[in-house]
Amino acid sequence: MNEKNLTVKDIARLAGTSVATVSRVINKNGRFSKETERKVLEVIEKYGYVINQQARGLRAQRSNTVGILVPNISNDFYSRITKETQVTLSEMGYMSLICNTEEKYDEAEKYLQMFRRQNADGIIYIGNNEITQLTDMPIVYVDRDPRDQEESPGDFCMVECDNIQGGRLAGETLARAGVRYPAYVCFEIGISTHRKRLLGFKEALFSEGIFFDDKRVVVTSDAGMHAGEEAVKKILATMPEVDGIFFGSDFIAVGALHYMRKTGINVPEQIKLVGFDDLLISELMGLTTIRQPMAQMGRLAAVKVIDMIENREIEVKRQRLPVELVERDTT
Amino acid sequence: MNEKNLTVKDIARLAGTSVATVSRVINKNGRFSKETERKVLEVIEKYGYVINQQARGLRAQRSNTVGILVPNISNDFYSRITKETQVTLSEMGYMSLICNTEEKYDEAEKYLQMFRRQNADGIIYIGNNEITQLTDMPIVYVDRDPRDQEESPGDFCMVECDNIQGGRLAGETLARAGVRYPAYVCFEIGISTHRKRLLGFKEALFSEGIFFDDKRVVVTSDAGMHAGEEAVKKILATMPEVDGIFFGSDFIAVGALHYMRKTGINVPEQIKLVGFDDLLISELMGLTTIRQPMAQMGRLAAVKVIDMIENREIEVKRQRLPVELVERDTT
DNA sequence: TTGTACGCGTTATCAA
DNA sequence: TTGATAACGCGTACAA
Repeated sequence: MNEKNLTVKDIARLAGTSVATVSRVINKNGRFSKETERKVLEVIEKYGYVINQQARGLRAQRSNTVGILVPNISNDFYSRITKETQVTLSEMGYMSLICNTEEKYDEAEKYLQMFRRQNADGIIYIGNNEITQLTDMPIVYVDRDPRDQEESPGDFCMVECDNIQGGRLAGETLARAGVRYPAYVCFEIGISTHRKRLLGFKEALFSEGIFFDDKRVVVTSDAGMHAGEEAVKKILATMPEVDGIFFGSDFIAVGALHYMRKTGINVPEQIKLVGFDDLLISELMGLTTIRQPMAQMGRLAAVKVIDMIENREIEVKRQRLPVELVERDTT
Repeated sequence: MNEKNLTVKDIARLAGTSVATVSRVINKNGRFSKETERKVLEVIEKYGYVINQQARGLRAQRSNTVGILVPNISNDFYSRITKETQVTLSEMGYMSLICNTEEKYDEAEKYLQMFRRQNADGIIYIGNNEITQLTDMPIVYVDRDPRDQEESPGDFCMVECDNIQGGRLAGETLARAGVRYPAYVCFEIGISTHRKRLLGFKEALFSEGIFFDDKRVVVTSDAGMHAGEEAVKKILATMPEVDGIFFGSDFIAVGALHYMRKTGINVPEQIKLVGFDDLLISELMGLTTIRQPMAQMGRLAAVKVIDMIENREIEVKRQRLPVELVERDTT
């Protein structure tokens, strides 16, 4: 049944009517008699008609397509967000053009060009830079705030978790577990999420009467699990007093935990660990961490971008979702 | 610079020529003087022209788009394949419509409809059922063989790893490690991959002089990590003689390993474990496993589907990639 | 070498 | 209620 797709013209001919009427019936648009409707639907049913989205889109200046830019789809955190986004978009009648940027801005730019050529209706973006080359294109930022300020007043749309509160929870947890010399480890302190987590962390430590020495911020050279080992080595070598570490990401935390267990460092007796994200591996490794509601973030991003596309009022532009402490074996 | 996209007509007017010439210059198609080319490119450069893919596709009856059906993008195995597929497709000028089917065939069918409406140029499919409703659409099957036979002669295109050889490696490894009462655990024995792994497994055991009792095939009720616990419990309760387990997937294996360590069962002294896939968690948990070349599978799937789309001869229709034993702490 | 005009499939407008 | 037709943006056959 795929030889050649039928067109409205074919349907019109077979139903003994005109293309205009067929189009009206298909879109339930305008007036037509019950009788012609029946006839048209019958023909469509019988011969199998599939609408041509390219033609429809060309005509309507839209594509029912949303471009999604994500650093790496094979990363548990991003893939869980993206999966939910795709499923939600699909439920609402949109297709997803998912692209891996590898955190490279020129890759992102290349994809943005493609989105424009494809006439994408909107964009969902996880990345560091603000998208400036596509004005009046609905864009939803997820996870990271593309602006520089601690709390940007930007009029753009975004979905994030409450990073500051997450930092606070981590700080409280470590402080109450008896940590006196806390350290913070993350990949890139320039990213909004990491800045905010550190902010909340320091805030909570201060409240608990713990002094946080800024020298104990360790920035790793990459974001993978190997970075955890690197960070632990550095901490052991240069700040032997450290008895608690807050990691900006579970990948790094798990790498660290793995290394510490392997080398016989006692966790949590000697050093306590708190991560951020709550990935699959975190549960498996028994890592105490701050859970982000990834599925919900993905879903909300989809809903938001569609609201923008369909010109509905956006109630909350900056959606901040609650995080949750998950205590396991490292505190 | 986004107010309104310019069209070939605009460019033609601005360059003082016709749409035909502009089109020819853009596509380097047909003849045109150096002079007009310069003029046209200059205008395009100056005013910024982006081609409209919908119009071009409508005209050319193509879309530069490939539909990708995958059970779940937030699963390490599928996401690593899919990521590479997307990146490769993009390098070759195609966009990816990635969709999560959740292993549900009616979801897949829904997406196939969307692909058809979008006029997708080809499809990459990870799933159990053969796609029959889209004839003369380039399709590449990945990982699983959609036909029923052990070795289907199908004329369709697919990319898989050498599952039988993987099973053999697992069998040899366990046998040589001293296992006498091996068991096999997988989610769904109906899936081609699992059948083949079991086949190779039995083959190797036989060669090594070990008897494999078919009663020791355990089929779990789901594919997640919890299934591992379920399988271990069942094995301990009903076949206490078992001293080695081969798992059809690392998720299940890791779940089992986690449970065994938690409950104090000695691995590998008491029971030896071999998994399949080699995921991120496998390394972390020290699981001995059979590694699949996921990135390569993803890349080849992309290359193959494009070869089909662009009507190039397919050298190998059924591409079978080698697997590799990775020995860690569970053997 | 260049330009005109048509058609890809759809929908909206206008007239009947 | 229905139908003819124009237009969305592009590429190409054909003519010049």
